[in-house]
Amino acid sequence: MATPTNTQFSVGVHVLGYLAAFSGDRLIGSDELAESVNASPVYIRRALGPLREAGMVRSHAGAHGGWEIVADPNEITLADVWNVLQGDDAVLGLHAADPNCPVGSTVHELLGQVDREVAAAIENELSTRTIAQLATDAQAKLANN
Amino acid sequence: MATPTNTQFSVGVHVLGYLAAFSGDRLIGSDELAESVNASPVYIRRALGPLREAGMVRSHAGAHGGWEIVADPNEITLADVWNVLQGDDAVLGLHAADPNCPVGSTVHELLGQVDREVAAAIENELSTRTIAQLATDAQAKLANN
DNA sequence: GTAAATGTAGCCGATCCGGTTACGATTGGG
DNA sequence: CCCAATCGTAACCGGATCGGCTACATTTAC
Repeated sequence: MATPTNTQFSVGVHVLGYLAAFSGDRLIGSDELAESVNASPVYIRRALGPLREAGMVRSHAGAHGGWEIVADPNEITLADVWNVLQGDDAVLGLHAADPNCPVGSTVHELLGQVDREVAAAIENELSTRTIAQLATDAQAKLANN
Repeated sequence: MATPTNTQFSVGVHVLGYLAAFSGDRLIGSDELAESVNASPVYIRRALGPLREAGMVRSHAGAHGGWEIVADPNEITLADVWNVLQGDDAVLGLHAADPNCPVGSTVHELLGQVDREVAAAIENELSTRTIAQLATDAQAKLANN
């Protein structure tokens, strides 16, 4: 019901892992990334824009252009990606109660506080995983087949 | 972006708090609840159905019917409400990666595991608050005005 | 200069959410 | 006994969001 339908975080993690695992000083195009992610190249570029602004990746236009990862994969945690792509979002859905209802304002204060604590808990969980770990696991899985 | 737009959890907490705070052995109709919540009576009834099945509230049809809270507000935590209304939902959005991509399947395993840990953290946060606390705070706020 | 690639805007369909209407079932009061 | 009030539920609708697709401008290697 409240499951988020936005997949940018998932796609961002996927692309960063892909770049970390399979780019040996070569640039990878949106088309190749889109095929792996199973999305459109336009969506890939849209999702990667904020990661570029955050200094994690770099893009090159023109012939033989594409994407490269520039930050150290060992230094990029899932929490970093989360903060860039969804950091400002609330986790709990809130309704717009009648402002005259004391229960409504109390619920908002309460859930607002809980939401911040939950967001901190999410960031804490995500900060224990790095893109480098993901890339290593993916390479190992590829070698076992 | 990934902010849930579903407000059933928030509405459920609001209604339970309202019932706990303002029902002195009287039944409260969907219309009164809807006015406080600022939603439609039909939506209130839809959202309260699962809470009734869970044994937290009871409804009475017919003239002078309405809703009452039957569980002890001290025993109802926000985690209980969450589990009833959104317990089965994922917290992180997942994309549908190409199954042949080792990065994609690794991302899914990784994020699936993280999602379960995050869900546990949410439940842990929510389990520390009860409906009774909410009702007490709302009554205090009402008395201060 | 041409081809290949990114950057970005616009439109579209699918999906989800909650409002609204409608109708049936239940129940208390006159 | 009938009527009004109330819940239960299904159906349909409009708005919002998401991501695919098209289109076009821009950049750049050859």
